[in-house]
This record gives sequence, C-alpha cells and structure tokens, in this order.
Amino acid sequence: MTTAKRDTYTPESLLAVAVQVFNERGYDGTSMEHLSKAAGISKSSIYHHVAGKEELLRRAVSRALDGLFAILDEEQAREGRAVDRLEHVTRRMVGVLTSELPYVTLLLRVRGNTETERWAMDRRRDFDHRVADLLKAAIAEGDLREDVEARLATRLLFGMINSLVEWFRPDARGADGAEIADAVVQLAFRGLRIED
Amino acid sequence: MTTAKRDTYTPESLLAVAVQVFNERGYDGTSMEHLSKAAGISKSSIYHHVAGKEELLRRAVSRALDGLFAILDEEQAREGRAVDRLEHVTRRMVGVLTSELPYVTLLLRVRGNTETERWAMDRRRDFDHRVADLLKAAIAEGDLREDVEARLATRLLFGMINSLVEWFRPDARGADGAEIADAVVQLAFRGLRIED
DNA sequence: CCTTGTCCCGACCGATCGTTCGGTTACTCT
DNA sequence: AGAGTAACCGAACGATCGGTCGGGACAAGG
Repeated sequence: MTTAKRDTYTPESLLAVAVQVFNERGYDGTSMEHLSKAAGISKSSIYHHVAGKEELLRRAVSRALDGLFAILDEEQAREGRAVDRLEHVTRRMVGVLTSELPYVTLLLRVRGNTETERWAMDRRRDFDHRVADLLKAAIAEGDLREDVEARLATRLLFGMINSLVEWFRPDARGADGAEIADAVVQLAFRGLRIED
Repeated sequence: MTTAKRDTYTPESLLAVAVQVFNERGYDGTSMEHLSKAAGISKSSIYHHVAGKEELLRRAVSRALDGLFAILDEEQAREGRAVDRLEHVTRRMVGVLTSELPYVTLLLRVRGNTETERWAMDRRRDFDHRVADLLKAAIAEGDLREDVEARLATRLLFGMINSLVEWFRPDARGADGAEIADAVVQLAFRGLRIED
C-alpha cells in the first residue's frame, strides 16, 4: 500500500517544481523567493522539506546521472560489437534525455561554482569517457571511419544528443523520443547527404 | 595611427575580461565584485567604462550575433546549390565559434531573464531559421535525404556545431578550427559509419 | 479533552547584490 | 605652472540573497 493521496509537498514533488524553475531562470538566477512563488508555499516552508537550495540541485543532478549510468549496465551496452553497443547507448541516451528531461537539462548546465556542481561535472565526465571508449573500440573493430579523431567524434556526438535539452519539449501525443533516436542514429552514423 | 599603448581599460578590453569571468561562473553567478577582482580595478571603476553589468552582456552577445549574421552575407552563402551553401555556412559557423569563442559561448547560454537576454534569443532564433531554410532547400534540390525531418536535422546540426563552446579551447599552435570544420562536415553530411 | 507531530507561516538575520556618490590621483594640453 | 579631464578609489545606498526562528493551524491518537 503506497501512501494515500496527500495535498502536501514531499521532497520529490517539491523537487519537480524547483527543477522546472531552475531550468527557466538558471540555477543562480533562481532565488528561494522564486521557488516559493512557484510552489505556492512560503519561503521558510521549503526548508521543512529540504535542507536548502543546494540539496535540490544535488537531488536533481543525481537523478539525471543515475539514469545515464544505468544505460551502461544494460546487456546491449555490454555485449556485442562495439558499434552496435554504441548505437544502443546513443538510442538509450536519447530515451533518458527525453524521459528525465528537466533533470538532465539541469545537469548539463552546471558551471562548477559549488562543490555539488563540481561533483556532478566529474561524474558526467566519467560517463563521457565511458562512451568515448566505446567509440574508440568501434573504430578499432573497423566499423567506424578513422579519419575523424575518436575524441572529436565523441564530442560532436554528445553535442548532437545533448542539444535535445535545448529544444525537445514533451508532446501530448506520446512521442517518447524513439523517432528522435532514429534521426540521431541516422545523422550520426550515416550522415545527411545522399550517397549514390 | 591607432591609439598608442595604454595600460588603462577601454570598454572593449574590459569586456574581454568580463566575458571570460561570465563564462567561468555563469552570468548570474558573476558579481561585480568578481569582475573587479579579475580586472584588477575597483568595483566602482568599472562604471567609468560601462553603464553596468547588463551592458557588458549586451556588447558580448551583439559581437557574437554580428559574427554569425555576417556569414549569411558572404557570396558562398548566397549563390550556388543549397547543399554547398549549407556546407559553407557550417564551416564558417565553426570558424566564428572558434575565433569569437567566449562571446558566442555567452550567447548560447542566456536564459531570457532580462530584456537584453530575450533580444539576444530572438536574434539567435532568426539566424537558426535562416539556416533551417537552407537545409530545407537542399532537401528540395534532392541533395539531402528526406527521411530525417528538416527542422529536426537542423537542430541536431546546430547541436553538434554549438557544442564547440563546451569543449573547444584555443591551441598554442594555430589550430584555427579548420580541421574541426572538416570533422563536423564529415560527420554531419557523410556520417561516422563506413559504407561499403 | 490534551498531547504529538506534520506542515506551514511572517518576521527577521547577516551577507551580498548591482549601483551611486564624492573625492583623489595622474596624465595631457596650453 | 595651472586647468582640464580620464581613470580610479572607498564608502555607502536600497534591495535582495539564502537561511533561521518561534509559533500557529490542524489532523491523528490516547
């Protein structure tokens, strides 16, 4: 039996409101006053649910990072040819970006001003390196062209995927991002130009 | 005869310092105190050169936008097949991103909290649409695949190019970004995968 | 009824925000 | 030398920052 319906805030439901405001105004541009207006409760009441502004940030980026790292544990990311594993990770990244959009958006925008932000940037860099290794392996296995440097290609691939947070908005009709994942894979692996 | 060497600040030289700090800490995360420390002059002295914090932002994003819009006026962006014009704009965007890196970085990160930021976002959107029209024309002329929607492809292309501000750092040996432009064009137009 | 704990509030804290002001230094021009 | 001005400074402004405090409203359990 899950908790019955309550019209009060939980740390999680408050987080959802906070993350939305963070993304609209930027984390540094958001005051606790802004959050209280958006949540409909007073500024001091927020501190009944969470320890402060930075805990909201930490919860948000943790959620995003957990979603991303979980991809690497999936079977299709661990077994098979590197190029196929890379394509799977690419598709699943688009999936996580769309399903956890506000949290990932916040993660991709932290600047490293606080210890929490630097920790998030470090974990994110770890994830990036893991995917970069996958791309290098795909080149070594002869499935990807080697005239584009692996690190550069990884950065451009991430640039393409991560740009979703700048323009993707969830759709009423259930666009779960599968068609976007197709487009990303098409563009990244086969290119825009028609070869003939 | 240009102005003789001066060890005092001009609005332009102060802007260069300010933009660097803005990019390190984020615009909202940067206080005038931070700027005064970085510039080596007192907080109040900054106001002798510029009207305030927001003018620094306006000057910076204006410079970035002027650089981008100038691309569209170039002959190679106005004449020839759409696909070739698009490739030229792509290469030149990489060039402007690298040569005006800190200014474009700031432009790509504004959130719309002030009138200046919203104006910058509007102008940037105009530019994006101009490039999107180019891509649509290239599809209409039969040079680009039509199984990826034009607007989506434009967004992914921009995502790839704009990601430069997240990782590109100017090199001592004059890497002017030409090799990066090659990589972007290779990836975007021909893809990563080896076709055979 | 009274206690207990959850949820919330207005008032307030010291610190910091962007900005202003009056005044001083130092260079340029005559 | 004296006047004018560009460049700069310390001190302070009102506003807002993130966060604290004591207490009120209210439902549950006895």
